[in-house]
Amino acid sequence: MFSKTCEYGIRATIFIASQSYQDNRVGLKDIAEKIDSPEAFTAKILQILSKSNIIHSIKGVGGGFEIPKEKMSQIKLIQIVAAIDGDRVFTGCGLGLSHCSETHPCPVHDRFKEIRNNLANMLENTNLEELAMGIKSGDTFLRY
Amino acid sequence: MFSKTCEYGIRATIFIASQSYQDNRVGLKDIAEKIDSPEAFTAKILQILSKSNIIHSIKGVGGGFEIPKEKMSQIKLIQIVAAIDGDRVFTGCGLGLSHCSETHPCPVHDRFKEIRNNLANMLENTNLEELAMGIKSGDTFLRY
DNA sequence: AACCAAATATGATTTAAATCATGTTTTAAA
DNA sequence: TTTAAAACATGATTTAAATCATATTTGGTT
Ligand code: FES
Ligand code: FES
Repeated sequence: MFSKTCEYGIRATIFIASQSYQDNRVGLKDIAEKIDSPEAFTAKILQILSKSNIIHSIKGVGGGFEIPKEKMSQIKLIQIVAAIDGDRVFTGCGLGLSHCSETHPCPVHDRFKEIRNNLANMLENTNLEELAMGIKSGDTFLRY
Repeated sequence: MFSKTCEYGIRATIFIASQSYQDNRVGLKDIAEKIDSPEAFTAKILQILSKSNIIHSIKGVGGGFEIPKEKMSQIKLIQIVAAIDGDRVFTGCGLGLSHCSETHPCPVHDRFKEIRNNLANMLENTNLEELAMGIKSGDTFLRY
């Protein structure tokens, strides 16, 4: 469904949010451990997220990553996915035709479009704040 | 969403079905051309489908691949996907946790499960015959 | 100013998926 | 019974994603 890069990216972002919620800035090492991801790889992903203005990074001693509390409810999952995997998930053909089209549809186009739209809607309507809450309350998990 | 192997596999199966519908047995070369896939790669995929009893193969001169007309409406998309990609699409965690679970859910579990179930239902309820019809009538396409 | 802890940048390596190549077996027809 | 056209089997190569490694920049602290 999503690339591993994207999966890690989402998990990292949720973790940062859950910590920022209680004004806790977090560093790479901590993030990688808490979401069970390879550290160096995670570093790259965090940079993408940072450039996409999804997370905020602070360099130097005492630096780390954070997300302003006010922004959390505005950041939707779809932004993370789009920043990392692009829009192929929402616009790509289910059977791999070079582009999905109404006028030149593949055999599963109509059926697949629905699923794809459901997914897009879900990602558009899910914000970071709700997801971070689940972590904070211990109802949901970011590793294993 | 699906692997390329699986995409080609579905396209190949639909093409074979559309031809078998008019009692036309088809060979590898023809299949690869009509679905715009690499020939040698397609050969491997056809063997998987053959061993999975999704398509029937006939060796030797005049041989090729076919699907008995009576079986077409019984073959569901999900069988093809399961044979090639396994069940990861239906059972895997959306955020890449090693296994999806109700008791140890990731933050998007509930939301993602719905999408995944929709997809599974679609694949379970779509049979080869309907898909082959679209090709025959020229309403849908298997390449470009 | 010197130092250190952090993010950032860039490139190398590994791994898995996709693709290619070649030889073997089967079977109808000549 | 030879031949040729087909599927079948297996291994090699290529490509892209994932992972690792290393050097650089930034910014607070001493
Ligand atoms: S053309 Fe295949 S999903 Fe639209
Ligand atoms: S645990 Fe992630 S989707 Fe179920």
